Amino acid sequence: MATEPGAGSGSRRPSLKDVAARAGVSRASASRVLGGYGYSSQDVVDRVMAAVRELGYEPDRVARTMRSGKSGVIGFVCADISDAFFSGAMRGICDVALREGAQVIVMNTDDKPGQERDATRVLLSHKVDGVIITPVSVREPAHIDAITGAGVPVVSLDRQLSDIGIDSVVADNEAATERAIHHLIGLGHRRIAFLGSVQREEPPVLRVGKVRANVVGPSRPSLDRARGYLRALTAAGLPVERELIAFAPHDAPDGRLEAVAGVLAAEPRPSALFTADSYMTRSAFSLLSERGIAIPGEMSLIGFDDLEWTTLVRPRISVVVQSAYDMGRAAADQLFAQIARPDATGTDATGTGAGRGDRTVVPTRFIERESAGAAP
Amino acid sequence: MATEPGAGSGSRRPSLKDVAARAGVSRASASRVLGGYGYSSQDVVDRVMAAVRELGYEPDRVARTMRSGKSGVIGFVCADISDAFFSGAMRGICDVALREGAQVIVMNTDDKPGQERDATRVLLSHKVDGVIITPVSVREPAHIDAITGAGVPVVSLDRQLSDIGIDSVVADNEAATERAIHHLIGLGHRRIAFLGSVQREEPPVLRVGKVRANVVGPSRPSLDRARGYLRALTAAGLPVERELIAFAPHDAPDGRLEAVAGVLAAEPRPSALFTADSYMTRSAFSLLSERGIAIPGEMSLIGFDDLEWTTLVRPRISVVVQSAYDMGRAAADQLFAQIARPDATGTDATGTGAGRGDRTVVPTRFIERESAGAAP
DNA sequence: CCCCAATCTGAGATCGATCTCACATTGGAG
DNA sequence: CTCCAATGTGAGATCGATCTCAGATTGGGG
Repeated sequence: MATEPGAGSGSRRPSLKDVAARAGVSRASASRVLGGYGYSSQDVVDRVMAAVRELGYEPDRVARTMRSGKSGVIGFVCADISDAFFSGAMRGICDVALREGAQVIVMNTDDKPGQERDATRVLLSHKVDGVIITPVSVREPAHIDAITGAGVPVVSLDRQLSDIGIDSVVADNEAATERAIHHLIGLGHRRIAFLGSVQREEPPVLRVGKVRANVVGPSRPSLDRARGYLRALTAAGLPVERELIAFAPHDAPDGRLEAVAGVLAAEPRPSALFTADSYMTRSAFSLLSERGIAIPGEMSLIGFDDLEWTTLVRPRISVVVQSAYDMGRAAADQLFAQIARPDATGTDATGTGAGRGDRTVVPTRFIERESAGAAP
Repeated sequence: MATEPGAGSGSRRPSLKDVAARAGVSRASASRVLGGYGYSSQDVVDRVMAAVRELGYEPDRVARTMRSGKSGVIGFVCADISDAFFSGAMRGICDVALREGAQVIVMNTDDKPGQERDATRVLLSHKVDGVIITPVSVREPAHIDAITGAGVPVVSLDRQLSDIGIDSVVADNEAATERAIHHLIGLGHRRIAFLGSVQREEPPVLRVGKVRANVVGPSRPSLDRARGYLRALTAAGLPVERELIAFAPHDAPDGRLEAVAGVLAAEPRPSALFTADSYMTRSAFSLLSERGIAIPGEMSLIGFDDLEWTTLVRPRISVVVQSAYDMGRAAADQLFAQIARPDATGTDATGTGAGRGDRTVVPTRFIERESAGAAP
C-alpha cells in the first residue's frame, strides 16, 4: 500500500541520503542496516527500515557499480538475436541471470569483426561482470583477449576458440553427426552428401580423407559436424568424395540452393543428404520439394537443428536436436561460476585471469521421423 | 596499431585522471578536450589526444551515467525473448539503439505481472533512458506509471494501454483482419471461424455482435483482430455465430487444439478458418493435417503472422504478415524521439512527463498463397 | 572504582567523469 | 599605458552507495 512514494511527492528517486535523513541517522548507519554489516542498534534498524518503506527506497545500481566495480550486468554478443538459435540461447542466459540477480545486455555482430570489437569495447565500458560470446573468428581472439585482459570472465558459446584459456559451451557436434551418418549407413546408404555453412571470411580448410580428431583447438559447428561425417564414412570404410561435400555462406540463400543443386548433380546421385544446420535443411527441403524428388523414396534427409516446421511438413524431418536454451543456460552457469570463483587473478601478466578453458559439451538427441528411409 | 594498451601494462582501465597525468594537464582540461566544450589551447589538445591514444583510454560509462543521469541504455520488457515475434522486434530495437549509440537490456516476464513489476524496478535502478514494453495487462498500468513517474520515457509495443499518455506501436490488426476476412467472403465463404489467443488472467470480454471501433483505449492484438473479424462479417451482412469464435490460452497447446476442434465440430462445419496468431495457425494446420481435411478443398485457412514454415508446407499458407522487426524499429524510433524531446517535464504532478500517447500503426501485408480457395 | 572490550555512530574518502567557478593570462582597443 | 574582453587553466564539488576509521558510549570483570 504505502510502498510507493506517491506520484506527486518529491522530484527524483529517493537516495540513501534521504532515507538516512528521514530516519534521523547518518548515511553510514543507514548503509550498515541495509548492507547488514557492522553494528546497529535495534532502534536504528527499525527507523531505517521504516524510512525505506515509506520512501520506497531502492538502491541505485549505477552508484553501486561505481563503488564496487561489479555491475550485475553481463553481455551477450551474438551474430543476430532474431536468429532462433541465439534467441533460444538468450532465454537460457536470461533465466540463469535472473536466478543470479543479474541483467543481460545484447549486442549483435552480424558476424562482422568490427562490430564484435565495438561490442566488447562498449560492454567493457559498462563494467559488465562477464561476457558470453559467439566469436566471429575462432582464430583471432584479439577482442576476447581484451576482455579477459580487463579481468572480465568470458564464455564462448557454440564456437570454441583456439586460445585454451577460454571456457566454451558447444553441442556434441562431431559425435552427433557421426551417429546420424551411421544411421544412414545402417539404412543402406552408400553415397551420402554433406551440406554445411561457413562464414565468408573463413573458408573451411577441410582436409578430405584426414579426420582431425583433436578436441582442443578452434572449432566451429559446421566443421565439427563435417568431421563427424568423415569419421562415420571412414569407420564404415566408405570413400569420401569431394563432390558430395559442399559449403555455402551462411547468409546467402542462393548460395545454399546452389550448393544443394551441386551435390544433387553428382554422378551417381547421392541417396541421402545430411544438412548441417537449419538453413541448409530448409534450402534442401525446398529444392527437393520444388524438383519433386520424393523423400525418403528417392532421397533421404537428416538435418541438424529442430525447428517447428520439421514436424509440420510431410514427411516430417528426422533431425539431430540441439537445445539452444540448454546451451545458453550452460554458458551462463559457466560464466557465473567464473564470476564467483575467488581465484580471479585479474590482470596480472602471467595468466589471462579468468577461465580455465573448460569445455562443456551439451548433449544432442537424434529424433527419428520419416525423412530417412532405406536406400533404394 | 598502438591503440591497445598492451596486455601486460597497468592493472586497471585507464581513467581520465591517468590521461590527464600523462598529458601533464588537469582532469578538467582533459575533460574539456574530450568533451569539446570550453577553451583549450592547441598544445593541450594535442597532448591529451596523444595520451588517450597511448593509453587506449575509453570513458567509463558508469561514471558518466552517475554524473549525467543518462545511461545510454534502454530496457526491453517482453514476455519471452525466444519467441520469434519478440526476438524479431528485439533486432529492430537493437539496430536503432546502435544508431543512437545506446545498448539494450532485455527482461522476460512470461506474461506474469510480478515479473513485469520486478523488471521495471530493476531497469529503473539501472537508470535506463527509456523502456519498450509489451505490458502484461493493458488495464492496470501501475508499473508503467512507476516508470513515467520517474520521468523515464516508455513505449508500449504490440499492445496499447488504456492510459492515453503512453506512446504505442501496434500493427493494423483490425483493418488487416477485416481485409483478410473480406477476402474469404469474396471467395464465397459464409461460415468463417475465428481462432485467437488470450492470456489466462484476462478473459476476452468480447461483445458478440457489437463492434467496438473506438481507437483509443486498451487493446490487445487478438481482440483487435477479433474486432476486424466482426466488422467484416457485419459489413457483409453475415451473422456472427458464437460457436465459430474460440479463444485459447496463449501458453497451452492442448487448449489451442481443443479450440480448433471446437469450431470444426460446429454444425454445419465452417468452410474457412482465420487464425489470429502464429500459434493458432500452427495448431490449426496440425489438426487439419492430422484429420486429413483438405486445404483449401474442404477448408480454407488464413493465418496472422508469417513464419518460414508457411512456405514449406503444402499448400503454402496465405497469411497476414506483420514485421516484428519493423515494429521493433518503430518502437525504438518513438522511444528515442521521446528521449530527445526537450519537453521532458519530468515528474511534475500535472502530466506524466514523457509521451503524448502517440499511436504508431505499422502496416501489414496480405500474402495470398494457396491455402484459401473458393467455398465448396 | 578503573579499565578494556564490545558495541554503536558519523565524518569523510572513494569510485570516474563532468561541470562550475575562480583565477590567470593574453590581446587589442581606447 | 590602461582596461576589458577573450581565452585558457585547474581546484573542487557533484552524482549515490559503501567502507574505513576515529571517536563515543556502554557494560562487565578485576
